[in-house]
Amino acid sequence: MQSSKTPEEMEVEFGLQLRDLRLRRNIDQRQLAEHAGVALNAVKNLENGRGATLTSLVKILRTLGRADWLETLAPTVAISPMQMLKAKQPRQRASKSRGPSHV
Amino acid sequence: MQSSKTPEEMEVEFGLQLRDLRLRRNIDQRQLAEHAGVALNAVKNLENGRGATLTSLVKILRTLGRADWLETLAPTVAISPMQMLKAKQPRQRASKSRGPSHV
DNA sequence: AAATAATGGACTATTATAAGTCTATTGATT
DNA sequence: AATCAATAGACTTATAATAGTCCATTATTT
Repeated sequence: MQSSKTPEEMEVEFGLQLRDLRLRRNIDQRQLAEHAGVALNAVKNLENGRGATLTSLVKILRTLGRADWLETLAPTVAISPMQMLKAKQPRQRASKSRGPSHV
Repeated sequence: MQSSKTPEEMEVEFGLQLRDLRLRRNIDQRQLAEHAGVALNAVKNLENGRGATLTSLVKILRTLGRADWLETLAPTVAISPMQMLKAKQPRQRASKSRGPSHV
């Protein structure tokens, strides 16, 4: 059973959350865009759920001081993210008859 | 003081978290892409931090059962998200000399 | 109430990502 | 060790988002 919200709805709600964050800091879209290094339109689109790139989102989150949120997606990480970047782990892949696979 | 990670680094780390989620469920990129309704390339790009759209990310998160994560960005919301969608609030904006604005 | 400023939305051109296909690696299976 | 399957990466074309500008609307300020 997955959420009944459509991706479109979810983007709209997400945009509203982003707007909320911005308004709490009381900065306007133009300031946010400038500090983040994106176009004003990118902020508008994002807040109104009209599409965005992950790059724009990341830049904006940084500016809003919520970059940490991005690290909360996958609860427990085996090795530290810093190491993941450097250590060049052996490639991992999905395996056949092991663990959950009820897609 | 903001994170010293570049947006590029952050996207790479984020991609690794997504991969981790997928591998925990033990599904491969192709299955994930099909169920999410995106191209295999979209999954590859996302996991490798090579760019993505918010739409692709949302679809993939839904499939991975982590759509709820998207709702955790802005901790306390004044009114319920469902209402935010329907109720058509009066437009809010940043104001001049009120609240934090230390951009 | 009038002036000001923030936001929404449309438009165009440019750039980035999606989608589809192919090949080379490399991890997993037997 | 050999086979099989998942992933990385390159390439091409289609589609979507960005950037820049303009104007209408609506909240805020004075």
